[in-house]
Amino acid sequence: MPRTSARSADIPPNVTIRDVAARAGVSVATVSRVFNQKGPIREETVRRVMDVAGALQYIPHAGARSLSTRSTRTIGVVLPDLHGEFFSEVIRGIDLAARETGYHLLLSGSHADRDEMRAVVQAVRGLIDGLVVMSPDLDPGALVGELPRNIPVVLLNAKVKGHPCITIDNAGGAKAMVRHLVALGHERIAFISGPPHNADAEQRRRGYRAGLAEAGLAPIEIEGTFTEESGYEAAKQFARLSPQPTAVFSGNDSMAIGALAAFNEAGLRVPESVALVGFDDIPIARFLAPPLTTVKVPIADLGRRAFEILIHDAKDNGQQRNVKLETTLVVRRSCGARPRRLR
Amino acid sequence: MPRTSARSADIPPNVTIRDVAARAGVSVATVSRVFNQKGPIREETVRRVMDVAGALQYIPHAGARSLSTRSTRTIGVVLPDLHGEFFSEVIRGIDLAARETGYHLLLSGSHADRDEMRAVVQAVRGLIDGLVVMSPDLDPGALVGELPRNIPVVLLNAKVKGHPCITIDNAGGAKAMVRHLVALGHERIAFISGPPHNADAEQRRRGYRAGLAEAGLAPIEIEGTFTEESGYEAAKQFARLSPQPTAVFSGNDSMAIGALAAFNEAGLRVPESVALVGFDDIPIARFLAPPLTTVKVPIADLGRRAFEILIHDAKDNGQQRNVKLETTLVVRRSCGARPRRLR
DNA sequence: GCCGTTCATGTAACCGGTTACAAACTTCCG
DNA sequence: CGGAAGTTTGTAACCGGTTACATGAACGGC
Repeated sequence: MPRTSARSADIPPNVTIRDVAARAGVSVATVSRVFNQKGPIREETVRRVMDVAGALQYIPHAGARSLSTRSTRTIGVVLPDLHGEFFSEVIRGIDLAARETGYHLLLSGSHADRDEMRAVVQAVRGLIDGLVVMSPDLDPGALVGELPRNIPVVLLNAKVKGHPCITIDNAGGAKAMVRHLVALGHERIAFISGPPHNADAEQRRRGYRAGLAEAGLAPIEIEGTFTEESGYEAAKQFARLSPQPTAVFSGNDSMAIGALAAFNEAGLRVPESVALVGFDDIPIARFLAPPLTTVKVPIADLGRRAFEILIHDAKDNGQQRNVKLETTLVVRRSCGARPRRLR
Repeated sequence: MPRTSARSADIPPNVTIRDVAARAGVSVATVSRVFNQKGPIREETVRRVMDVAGALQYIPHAGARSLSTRSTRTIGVVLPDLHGEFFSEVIRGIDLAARETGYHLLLSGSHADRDEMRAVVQAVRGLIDGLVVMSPDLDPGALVGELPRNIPVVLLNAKVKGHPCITIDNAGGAKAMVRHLVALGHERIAFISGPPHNADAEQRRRGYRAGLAEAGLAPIEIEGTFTEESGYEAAKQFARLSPQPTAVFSGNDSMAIGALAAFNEAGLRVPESVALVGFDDIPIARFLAPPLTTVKVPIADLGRRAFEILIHDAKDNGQQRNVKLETTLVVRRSCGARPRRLR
């Protein structure tokens, strides 16, 4: 007979703090103190309580605890869509930071419209101590009304006054990339933009245009949706253009992947026939063939910083600070700059 | 003066069910019934309560509710690591299914060892009604002791008796892929396996060997870790072999991506010089250059099914059922079978 | 021997919901 | 008109923790 299952049989279905107290011969207050390491307790008492708790497999009821402490040690994360490597990296960043501090993550993705968004935000209130919201497609002004006012909220990639926001230097990064392409001698630089009402997409496009203007070049743009699919379609169109662009700047890496597939199919070699660059530096970017030149966004940091500000904000409530994360140019082979070893 | 903030100012910090009851001139029981749509209530009473609740911006306290109902409508998801497209697809599958049923997701990733795993599982008890665990690297036998016994648990890609499990037909899929390569005339088919104690990796390798044995061929194996990086390294080694393998079967798509990068760097063209195939069919597989022939795993379904079984199991507790998901061969260009348009 | 401290622990109120049971009010029927 | 049956609502106990306050013991100084 396996020991564990035999033992589990005579444990009452729900072990409460009172069971532990009774069996250890102490009061519930003492057990609570032991578990929260509060107040002075005799060493021997601690040991006795812990022993009993272990034997009974006592686990404090999180709901009861949050009822009296008004804290759940859980933060909510609301993302637009869980597709792809970008979001999984953001989540990873938050998760890592949360775990270090003993927080949990309540995740919800795929919120197309405002109603859905509101429903989710409503539903998770009471379950969480704070909220990280990423909703680049929604108008920030409209967004603010939906957000809970009694818990701290941090926004990713959207600026709303009254809330701390974390943004990326999209325009700066895009401009730097254009400069790089110009320096390489390109004069027909095309751009695959992101979806129209997406804040990141808009800023990147602005940076692209600013960079071109600086060099006295004319923009060539096609609108995408940040998906591989849309990058594929856009590249097909560029391939048909005459004169063809000599360089294509994709608004994000996912679309660059799609574009790469399209160019290969069309018999255009990257970077010999056409240079291709992206934005984000998602993990696989360096493993593409050829490795993708792109603008590096500290994606995981984005999540980590969001979490940290949330926790900090919860403590000394008041000062809301906005953070703008810098981007860096990562030159690999897809822009034709100079052949180098992988990475 | 903005209306909302003006109004929110005179709302007490925490609106409870008693506040609503008092203001609506009913008892707390009635308010509770209205919110849970239980028992018969007069139409007019419902309206009055809802009006007051709306005006007060009342949100039920989730902790208090879970204290008396013993249910949180939240399920926990414990994954080995949040890296990459595979896991983000799994999460997406669970999230979608959960949202449809009004459940929430408590997510935790990156659990290297058993201690960490136990800590997390302990911490989330009381917060969740059920648990989805994916831990292919841990020995299933050792795992079972750590799992909570008072809530339903569903395992992904690991078989532990006493728990419902969802597995993939890894061996069958791998064997089918080998047969396909054999049919194309390949005789030196190499394999990049996954990490040694990973259940999926083992089964895929078994399928690979079985397929080779069937054709009377000898295995050529290098061990990887399911990362792009390790696929890259493995492919470098294969490229140095003489005679070179004519086909490389990667234990997952991520490693195939790495391998593709390595082959390109080594001047080996895929599929002309060497065929390359993967396993999983992650979303970007079809956008690689060349598009990757792979074994399709219904990844999002994996998550969805896990959730469904969890909920079902919670209801009519008792019959535990195991599900094995079928895989399908997806032939694209990387195996050299027949050129076709993208997708 | 008395008192002020400090340390360790116990008692009981409270957090905000749910729900069994009771109660009040209708309606209907003989 | 009395009472059975049905409908709607209220009262209060309970879920399982935390913690303010009270208590009691031990100790040191006078």
